[in-house]
Amino acid sequence: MSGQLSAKTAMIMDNLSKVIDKNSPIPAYYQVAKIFEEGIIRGELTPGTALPPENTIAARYGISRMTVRQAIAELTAAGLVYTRKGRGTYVAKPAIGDIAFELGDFDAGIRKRGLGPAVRLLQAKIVKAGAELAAKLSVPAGTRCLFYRYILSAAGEHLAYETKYVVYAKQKPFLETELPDPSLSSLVAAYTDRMPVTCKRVLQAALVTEEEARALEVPAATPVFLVEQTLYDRDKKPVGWGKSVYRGDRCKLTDYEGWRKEDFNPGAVSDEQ
Amino acid sequence: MSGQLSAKTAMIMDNLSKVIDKNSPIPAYYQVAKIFEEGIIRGELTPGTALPPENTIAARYGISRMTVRQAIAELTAAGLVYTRKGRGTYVAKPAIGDIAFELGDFDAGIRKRGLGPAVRLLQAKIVKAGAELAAKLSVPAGTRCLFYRYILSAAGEHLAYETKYVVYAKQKPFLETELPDPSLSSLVAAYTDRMPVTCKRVLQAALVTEEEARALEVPAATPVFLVEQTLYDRDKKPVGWGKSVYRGDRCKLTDYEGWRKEDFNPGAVSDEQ
DNA sequence: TGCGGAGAGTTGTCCAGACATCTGTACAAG
DNA sequence: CTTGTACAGATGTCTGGACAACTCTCCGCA
Repeated sequence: MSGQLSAKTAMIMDNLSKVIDKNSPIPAYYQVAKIFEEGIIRGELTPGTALPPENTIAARYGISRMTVRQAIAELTAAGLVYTRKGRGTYVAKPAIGDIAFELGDFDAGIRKRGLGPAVRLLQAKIVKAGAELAAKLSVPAGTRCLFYRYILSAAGEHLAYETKYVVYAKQKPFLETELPDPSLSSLVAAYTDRMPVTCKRVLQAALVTEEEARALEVPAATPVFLVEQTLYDRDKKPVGWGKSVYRGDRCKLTDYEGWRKEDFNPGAVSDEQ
Repeated sequence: MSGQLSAKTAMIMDNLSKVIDKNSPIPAYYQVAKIFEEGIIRGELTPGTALPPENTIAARYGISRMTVRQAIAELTAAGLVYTRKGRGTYVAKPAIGDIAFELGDFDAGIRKRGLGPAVRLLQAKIVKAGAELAAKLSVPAGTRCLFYRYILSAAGEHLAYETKYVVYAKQKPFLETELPDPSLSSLVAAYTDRMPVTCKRVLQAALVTEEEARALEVPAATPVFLVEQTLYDRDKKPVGWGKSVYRGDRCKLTDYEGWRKEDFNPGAVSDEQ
């Protein structure tokens, strides 16, 4: 794997066979960043995959290496890739997930007992956005959206009750029976052509309502988190919205402000593939 | 203010009269970034102040403009400065504050009624760090730390009960009677020589304990946020730690993950001074 | 008085290299 | 088998320019 490009790298460069419009008002580094961003969104560049070396990219698009580096810096700042000195640039794991999967204590405790979190789907259908939802997602009212509602549980206890909406952009069939990863980030990636990179959450501490108490099978006075979550793409357009209720006596939320993603989610330290 | 440097700018350049060691293994751009970072921490560069133009900085330290731009990019990523095309680079407002000051609904409602938040100091003293606190702050046990405990209230209601620790580095007198801004970020800036840029928070939803219920004067079954907050400087060293209790029926927490600070805190759009 | 253009100042983008530093492999020496 | 050296390949740092785009002020002209 030295003198010549590997078959895989060649394929990547082939799939990304686009050209940079040097007369465009859009900067070259931004065009390059967009090309790789789309490759990541499409799934052609999976987490852990190595990008071509900077010199190769520069030669491929007919731009200087410094410009390529600026593009990579953009992607790094967005958390889409990370670089390793002397080794290369790699696609990062998506870091924005669901709060449910950041529950430190709970998660560790569950995994020790070998009990993965279980998902029970209550509803999944396509709905037309009402005024409120349309406003939250910045789309016209009536836009078709995916609607999910389910319960997360582990170790025999119900832990969370979640409702989620995603603009239904892709013509991708969805099966009600399977729900491998219900995180909002995954749903967005699966059903739209956008990649969420930022996230806004509004939290409240409250007591369960009667309906929630029945669904979660907890006493009436249980404290819970109410979490409203909106995901945005790199251009700050909303791409998904969800509202969740988490048991306060079983869940902790950890919030890292201003941290680079690789600092607490060292995505793919392993080799490429 | 055209042909010659203003008196203020000249003073700034004078105060920052350091040299770049080109033989040091520390990169030049990092040295420059540190110089301005320290200027900001010391308060010589206050929010809204314009940095010297890139060409001026480059000439001052004998490095190329691109290297200066890399230093500014570092400071921008850390949220310490922001740039305006065609105008200049400006010192940003510190964005990491206390959760208490991000309580959207509450804050807006209070201000409408013209009632600013009130702070009642319960305790303020210097303590020697025990094993637990020393571990949280990554300092040897016995290190002298500032200890604060107070209650935040507004509109006649007690809203939060906060406890904070800061490593006592500066030889700065502290007055028990005055507590203008009790945010952890401000305390760190006032009593240490470090600038917090990242923050980790662990949240829980719970019911008030008896002690907290008495302090906040709320019923026994009130839901509350338990928030543990650790502030770190740019090198990921902890510089402050605090634990807070917020009334869940009066507070909302908003969390912006992956957003640049200027996106939701447009620091000082006004002119320099 | 009001408007528009010129121009200076500043940041944004881009180039074509140069050398430093780090990683992993291959191979020889012990 | 272990250690050290050499080397290729990759990212990190840095230079010294060039031109573009944007902001603001000032001045002349209607």
